[in-house]
Amino acid sequence: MPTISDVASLAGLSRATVSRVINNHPYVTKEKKELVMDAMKQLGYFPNTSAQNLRKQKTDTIAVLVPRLTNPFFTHLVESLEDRAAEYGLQILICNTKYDKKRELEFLYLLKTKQVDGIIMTSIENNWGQIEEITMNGPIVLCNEYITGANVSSVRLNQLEGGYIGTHHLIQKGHTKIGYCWGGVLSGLSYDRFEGYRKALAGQGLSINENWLFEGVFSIDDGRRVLNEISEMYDRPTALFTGSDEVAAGIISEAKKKGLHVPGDIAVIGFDDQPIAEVIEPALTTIRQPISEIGKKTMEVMIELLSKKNQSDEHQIYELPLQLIARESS
Amino acid sequence: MPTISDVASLAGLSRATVSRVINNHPYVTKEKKELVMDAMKQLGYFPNTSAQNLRKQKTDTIAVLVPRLTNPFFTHLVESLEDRAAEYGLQILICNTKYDKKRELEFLYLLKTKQVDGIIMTSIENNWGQIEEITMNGPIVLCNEYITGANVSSVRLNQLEGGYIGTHHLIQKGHTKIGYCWGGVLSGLSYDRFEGYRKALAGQGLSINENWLFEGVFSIDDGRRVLNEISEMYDRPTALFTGSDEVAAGIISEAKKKGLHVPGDIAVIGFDDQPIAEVIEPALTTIRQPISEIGKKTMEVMIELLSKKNQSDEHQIYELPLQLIARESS
DNA sequence: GTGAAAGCGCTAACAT
DNA sequence: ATGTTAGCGCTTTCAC
Repeated sequence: MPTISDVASLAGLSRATVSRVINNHPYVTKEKKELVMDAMKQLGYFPNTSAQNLRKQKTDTIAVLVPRLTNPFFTHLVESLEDRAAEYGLQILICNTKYDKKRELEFLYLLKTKQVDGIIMTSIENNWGQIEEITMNGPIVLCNEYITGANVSSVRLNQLEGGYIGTHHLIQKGHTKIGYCWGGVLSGLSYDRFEGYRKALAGQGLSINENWLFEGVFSIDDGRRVLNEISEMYDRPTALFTGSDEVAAGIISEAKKKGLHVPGDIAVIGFDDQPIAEVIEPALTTIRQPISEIGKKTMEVMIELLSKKNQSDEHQIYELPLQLIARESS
Repeated sequence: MPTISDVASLAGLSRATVSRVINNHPYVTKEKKELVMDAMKQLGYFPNTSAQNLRKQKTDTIAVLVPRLTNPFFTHLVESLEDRAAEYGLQILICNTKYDKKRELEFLYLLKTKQVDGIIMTSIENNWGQIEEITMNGPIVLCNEYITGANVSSVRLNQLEGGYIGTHHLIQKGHTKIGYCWGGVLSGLSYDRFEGYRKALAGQGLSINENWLFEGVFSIDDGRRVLNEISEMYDRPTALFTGSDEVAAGIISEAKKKGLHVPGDIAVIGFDDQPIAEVIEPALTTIRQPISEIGKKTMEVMIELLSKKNQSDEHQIYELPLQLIARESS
């Protein structure tokens, strides 16, 4: 592989001049520039990125942590982040944490090993205490997920409102026995969404039945599991608020398999408004998250942070709107 | 940020010794090793990856090119590749080409700029002529997708058989008017699968109706589009072979919307056996691809290639089995 | 406008 | 078993 020196000698110029051409610096005459370009083409030269990164002390790469790559919500979010990053000449490194504390921590260390200039977290597994120390090494921005005590900027949705409008919708449909499913730990996003659920119930003088609370529910299969648990209950909920469209789809599919009618026997409400929501039957009532906008805003916040040298402690919270999409499952 | 020199002076040793500890080299006494470890911990030291990569002339990173990250087939494949890579201490760089020639080429250049040690392609947009030159810079392995003329190893499925068994199944169900949908260009994978379709038809003395061939069909929405086109035809197919479960799901969903019965009015067969196949109603007849195995095998081939210094020209083709999963949509 | 020279942080001969 | 030294490929002062 040719190096910058090879290009320099073929062009009859110094390495400095070649470097100026590579980086589009001014003050290089047209003739020399062409000389360099010709030499580069002739040799099939490409600059060594590791050398550039080492010298420049930056990589123009942002790590994006996602909890589960097979969840379409996150791949759509990643695509949005990626589009925006490309506009600013940044690369994205997709990091699949699999909801694992240790994997997350290892990815966060990418900032310490200088493999990335910043990190966007769309999920949080560790306590903020663990993570905070890493903010010394570069900007971290929270995207969608958040956590109490985090002293970094975040772009998020009003999850309390999301939990509220979903639950309130079910109540308006006449339900009083409403179950609730969520994924990981009840903190940040999940906590607020649950608070919205609780608030909506309380507003109508309803209280929470602990038997109808299901945690660790992430996937289609988890949804099936939940429905099976319910169908064995003596006192069953008549409606379910779920944390994702996939879970809702699993519940609906299993309900039909068992001969239950949706929404007659059990109403279901999803979250995200993924493509699957319109394909399943009955079509899914769900809460639409503005994925594209949240990705775009997050990357803009990151760019802004990258541009200022002094890592000031001030951080902002940007909140985007949610929307209930009423279909047939409720 | 502390460097290796800082660690060395704090430990009262040379940089070389610190480096030996970092890389788990033998011939370092326990006492010195502990001295170094303590110093590293005390300083919060992490080695600079760019410097290591530059010096070692490798990155222990493999680029994985996928055409569409939002297609669950590819995220599942990526997860499988990732699992295997982790076992060998390799990182994965996920590259979303979006079916774009230029983006693909830019990702292939990662090999020239030394950002990755090898590339796994799960889709191919450019002609092999464009790509071949890049194989000089490191190993390229084809995964699932393939293309005629490629002189690199590949792990794939017998797509001709896939096309054949799917079509034959429809014929056995009594269909003679069978349409066909596919995504990108008809080369490699798509070509063979189409050949299987053609062969199955020919075996029964049936010929292809050009009006029932749909190209550029990738997503749920594309599937809806296909069904709408069909419903306006005078002479309609009674069955459709599709290139993915998503497309099939779109067709089924739209058919039901239009009051058509599946499989009565139109039978549909998918490809992949994604989770959506069991959630949609009627459940989807589809061709299961052994995603996990194909990912695993591909990474093993890559590891093997990475370990041998001389890039020999010999290349192998590994073929894995496909399986028809008959459900209710056919 | 261009070149000389220093150095980013690390590893691997080689020497001891 | 440890240290010295050279250099991976590049960018950026500082000269001129």
